[in-house]
Formats: sequence, C-alpha cells, structure tokens
Amino acid sequence: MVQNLIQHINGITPLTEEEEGIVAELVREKTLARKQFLHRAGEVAQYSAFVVEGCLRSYAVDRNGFEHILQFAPANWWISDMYSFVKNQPSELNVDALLETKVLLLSRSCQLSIFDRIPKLERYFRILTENALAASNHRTINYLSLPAKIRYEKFCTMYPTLINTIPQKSVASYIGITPEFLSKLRAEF
Amino acid sequence: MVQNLIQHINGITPLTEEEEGIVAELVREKTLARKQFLHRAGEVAQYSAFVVEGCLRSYAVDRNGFEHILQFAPANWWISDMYSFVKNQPSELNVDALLETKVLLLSRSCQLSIFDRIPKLERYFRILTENALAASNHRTINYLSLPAKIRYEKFCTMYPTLINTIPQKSVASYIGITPEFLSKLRAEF
DNA sequence: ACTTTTTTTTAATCTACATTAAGAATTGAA
DNA sequence: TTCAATTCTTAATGTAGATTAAAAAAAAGT
Repeated sequence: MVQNLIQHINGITPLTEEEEGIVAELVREKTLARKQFLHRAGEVAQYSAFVVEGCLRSYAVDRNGFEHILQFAPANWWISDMYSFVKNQPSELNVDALLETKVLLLSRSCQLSIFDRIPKLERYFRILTENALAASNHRTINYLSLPAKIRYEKFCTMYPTLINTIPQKSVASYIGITPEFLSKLRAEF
Repeated sequence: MVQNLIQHINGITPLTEEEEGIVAELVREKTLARKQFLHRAGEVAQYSAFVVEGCLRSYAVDRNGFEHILQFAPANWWISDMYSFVKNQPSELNVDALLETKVLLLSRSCQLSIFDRIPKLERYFRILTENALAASNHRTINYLSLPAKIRYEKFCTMYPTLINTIPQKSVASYIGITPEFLSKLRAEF
C-alpha cells in the first residue's frame, strides 16, 4: 500500500530510505466501501487522500439536490477538499467512493510538519498543485468555450479508463450536463 | 515597485534583508500599455508576472473568434499561463493588459533556482498555488451549479473594484455569457 | 436466482441563453 | 473638441440543453 505512494513520490522527487520511513509513519491506511464518505460538506476536511486502488470523487450538491462532480481520483491521484483542507474551514464539498477503494490518509498537520522535516515533499506537493491548477484552468477554458458534445469526446480521450468503470451519469455530472442529454449525445455515435 | 512584491511575500513568509535583496535582483520591471500583450497563444510563457499597478487578464480565443477570460490580475496578484510556464510547452492562452499596467517579471528558470536558494519562496509559491487551486475549484462548482444571474451577483461581491474598472463585456466573458445577455440581466436590476 | 435499486434510454415539451441586427452611449486618440 | 472606435442596450428570433415522465436495461444486495 504505502509502496504505491512512495513510488509516486520517487517519480517526482526521489527520497532516501530514511525519508521513505518517515512518510510511511505519517500516513494511515483505510478502505472505503462503495458510497462510503471520506468527507462531508459542512465539516472541516481533515485529510488529503492518496488513492491506491479504486476511485473516489468530490462533488457539491446544489439547492435543487443535483450533484456536480469536481474531481475523480483513480489510482495514484490525490483528492481532498482543497479549500477546507488548507483553510481549516468547513466547505461545500463531499468526497465519497464510487467503488470499493483503498486510500492512504495524510492530515494537514502531518503535511505541514513534513514540509519542515523533508523539504523535498514541499516540492512534491508544490509540483502536484501546479499541475492540478493547470488542469483546472484547462477544464475551465473547455467549459467556457466548447459545446457539450466535444467536452464529452475530450473526456473520453482524457480518462479512457474511467469511461468503463464509473456510471455515465457521473460523467454527465462532471462535464456539466444532465444524464438524459448525455444519453442523447451518445445515441448520435 | 519591488517593494510591493516584497511586502506581499513578507505577508506570507517573512524574508531576511539578504533574501529581499536576492528577490530584487531576480525580477525585472516592465510597464505594459493598454492592450499590450505579455504572452501570446502558441508561444511558451517565459514569465510569471506580479502586478504592481493596473490590471492584466488571461484568456483563450475559441474557433469562432470569441474570447473567454480565465483570470483577472489586479494589483498584488500573480498571473501567467500556468500550463505553459510549468511545462515549458506552447499553450492556448493570451495574457494582455486591460489598462496601463506595471508588472514585475519572474522567469521560470529564475523561479526554480530561487526555490533552491530560498526554500521560503518555494513555500510562498506553494501557498499561492494552493489558494489559486481552491479558488479555481470554487469557480468550477459555481459554473456547474448556478445560473448566470447569480454568477454575476457573486462576481460583483467578489471583485467590487473590478466592476468599475473593466468593461462589462469582460465580466460577461469571465462568467461565461454573452455581453448582450449580461446587459439584459442588468436591466432587471 | 430473485428482487430491489440504480442507471440508461426515448420522446415530448420547455427555457435559459445565444445569435443577429441596429441604434445609442461611452471612450479614446489626435 | 471632434471623430472614429469601442462598448452597451434593446428586441426579435433561434437553439443547445433542461425538464418531465415512463419504460427498459443493468447492477447490486440478499
């Protein structure tokens, strides 16, 4: 389990064996059942999660009860409610499991202390956050400038694995349309 | 000029005088005229810019020639094409000035070398990027779950200064509607 | 294997927002 | 100050995508 995370870190900022040991001590393993929550809207997000196996998602629920998915996290992705995790404030996102999922949990306080002990890990998270921001910007531009059909096609090429693992209504929620309309788009091949 | 940046950094991770000197050496001052480009789509973004005075924007142009604004940067904000700047790849964003604007430019290579010389600055940029990601996520959720009228109201309370400085069509572009429709929304008070 | 729950499809109707076009108001450069 | 360019408004018409409803298909739990 922890090996997956260490490999991922080593791919970005190689660690010594001692540093690997510190990482192993600070994270906590957990298995989530399908639909089990990691974090609920209204609470402060205590943990950022690294997915070892399975898939999580973060989403907001609007005033009409509709869900809007912000992020999917398949294996080797981090997920959290970034706002809540960083500001220590309650926020509006939920995080739950789409499938049975194994994760490693890192609390914000552990993360901050690790930044002082192993500056390489501050770099690791800086780089991940830069990448996430670039991806988020790209998504915003797509959303502002492309029609639903093309957003769907892009999603398929971007996340080919997810297409066969998660329900279509989740894809619809992520690209910002109703499941009925996605079904219609798909009927046009 | 450089004092503005140093103050901003000190508000997050206080520097020694020596470190302040290093920062001052690594940035370059520049004044941009209204409509002058800092970065053009198709090129690699060399610089990240800290706005001292004025306002920049980043935007993409879609296949029909319409502009979609990703970010405004008034005084004390950083702006760049994050994807291009980080990956050293040409990208799809333009950055130009909405008003005459004074900026400090930091190249990616200077930034990376500064991270080794002054780890505090890696922390500074890590924190800024975390905040930017949280804000970007919040925008995405708003975009997925709120109708245009409410997105406009939120924009007004979020950026009260900008409302009176930049053209309305830029606001429309940022919140994802046409200027005509924004005009109609405003007519309903 | 069976039953319930969840997901997907189809189709009719509806609406938020886009498009087009043209005039009015502002802004800015000389 | 004036003229040209840009921005804003209004209004008629068009459309991508939402809503509603109901049935078919698939998946999950027992």
